[in-house]
Parts: sequence; structure tokens; C-alpha cells
Amino acid sequence: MLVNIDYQDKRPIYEQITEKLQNLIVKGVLSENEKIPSVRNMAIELSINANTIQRAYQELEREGYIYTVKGRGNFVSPKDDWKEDKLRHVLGDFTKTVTQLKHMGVDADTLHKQLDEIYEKEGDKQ
Amino acid sequence: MLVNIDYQDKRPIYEQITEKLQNLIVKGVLSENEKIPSVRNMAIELSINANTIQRAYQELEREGYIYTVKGRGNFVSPKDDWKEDKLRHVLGDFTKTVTQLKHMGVDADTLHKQLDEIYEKEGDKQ
DNA sequence: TTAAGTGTACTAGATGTTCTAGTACACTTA
DNA sequence: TAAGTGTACTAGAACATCTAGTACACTTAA
Repeated sequence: MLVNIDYQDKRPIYEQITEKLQNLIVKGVLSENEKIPSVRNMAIELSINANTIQRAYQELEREGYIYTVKGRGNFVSPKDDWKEDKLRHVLGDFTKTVTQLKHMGVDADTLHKQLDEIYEKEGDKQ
Repeated sequence: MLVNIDYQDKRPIYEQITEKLQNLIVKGVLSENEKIPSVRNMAIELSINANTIQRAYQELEREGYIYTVKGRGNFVSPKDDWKEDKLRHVLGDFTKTVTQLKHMGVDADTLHKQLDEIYEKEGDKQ
């Protein structure tokens, strides 16, 4: 099972699928030009409607994470197509979060240490 | 105007109001035990329905940011009531973001520098 | 006591989003 | 040609959001 749906999650299903596939692509679990399941197969696998899968795939294509070939299927885009955008986005999140922590009176050293702790954990790198 | 609504924003209005008031409280713009506008006044000020304001205030009370006195109004809670929860939440965001950046191959030094840059900016501290 | 201002709790309805269900068509591959 | 694929529709159910209006209990000040 490539992805799974959390029905406790209040977000729409297509959004969950989009996010989870995006993560798999960013982390390299899905390789460049690798074929992802067809809308029909994925729909059967997750026991949901094919239109919902299609919407998730449309979103992923719009964001540049996959490309579509009519009659053949959907494939993971080369990194160059999405890496820059994604990086800018996540770095924006980083700045926003750190700023908020600063406003709450958290010391810079505390965050430096926390940051190092995360990077020292080898194993889930890349 | 204490808060303003962005109709381009796809999130619900009550959620925008909740978030903006939360920020004002966390940053100390609104002091402990300070009275915030009544549901009716805020509704008139923003030209929206009073029920929508009420929902935002209910959410803020549930999260501990304000407390309600029937017949008198809504007031900002003492810091102790929400600070710990908020801190844990934002630190969780920090960890999640840094982990994602690590997965994308961003160097730890890059983030250390970025972090220092944010903290070096004096002016919007506390 | 009264009036104004306050939070709260309803009902009803409009609107938009999400999701399902079903159908149809064009394309690619074996 | 047949199977598998993406794509584009329509229709409707279910739900969340927001508005509109009403009503009631409470607090405060005149």
C-alpha cells in the first residue's frame, strides 16, 4: 500500500493523497520517471472513488511533481522540476516558525541545539 | 481595526480570526485580562455575522487564550494558561520543518546561519 | 428598577466543497 | 482488437461555512 487514508483527519482525502505522494517523491522513495499507480488501481486499492484520485494527481501535476502521458499513466517528474519550488516553500516555513519562537521568548541556543539533535540522528537521511 | 479578513484566503473566516487574535495575544499586543471586542461589536466592525465571531471566540476559549464572563465580555487569559501548550506546538512545527529540510539535503550549517539571521534582527522581539 | 450591553443557544436557509456514482471518449500498448 | 490508461462530463448526497433572525440570562450603570 503506497499511501493510506486517515479518516480521522479532517482534511479532504485528495489533499492527504497529494501530500503523502509529494513526501514520497521528495524523500526519493519514488524515483524519477517511475510510474505511479493508475487512477483506477489506486481507487480500488484505497476503496475510494477514481475521481478523487484524479483530483490528487491533477494537483501533483500542477505543482510539477508528476507528469502525465495519456494512455500510459502518471510518472514522477525529474527533481529539477520541483526541487527549487519545494525548497523555497519549506525554507519559508522554517523562517516563520523560528520567528514565532523568537517572539515567544525562546533562546537561539535552544534552537541551535534542537537543530543539531535532529541532524545527528542518522538513518532517515535522504 | 484589531483584525482584518482576507477574502482571498481559502480558510474559513472564523479560523482566520482565531489565528490572528492568537498571534496578538502571544506577541503581547493584547495584555493579560484585557477585554477584547464583544461579538456584536466585532461583527459590525468586520461586517460579518455575529455567529461567526462567536465561533472564533469559542475556539480561543477552548484553547485557553481567552476566558469568558457572561454579561461582561471576553478577556485575555494569563500567559500561564496557554504558554506551555503553544510552545510545545510550535516546537513540534520546528522539528517537523527541520526534518523535512534535512531530507531534502539542506546542510545543517545553512539552517544555523538562517536561524542566527532571524535572531540578529532586533526590533520585533517580544 | 430599568435600559443597554453582554454571552449563549437555538432554527432555517443559502452557498460552496468534497465525495460518490456512472458514463463516455481518446489514447497507448500488447 | 482488447485491455488499460487519462480525461471530461453530469447528477446527487453529505457536510462545512456563513448569514439572518430570534430569544434568554447575565452584568453594569443610569
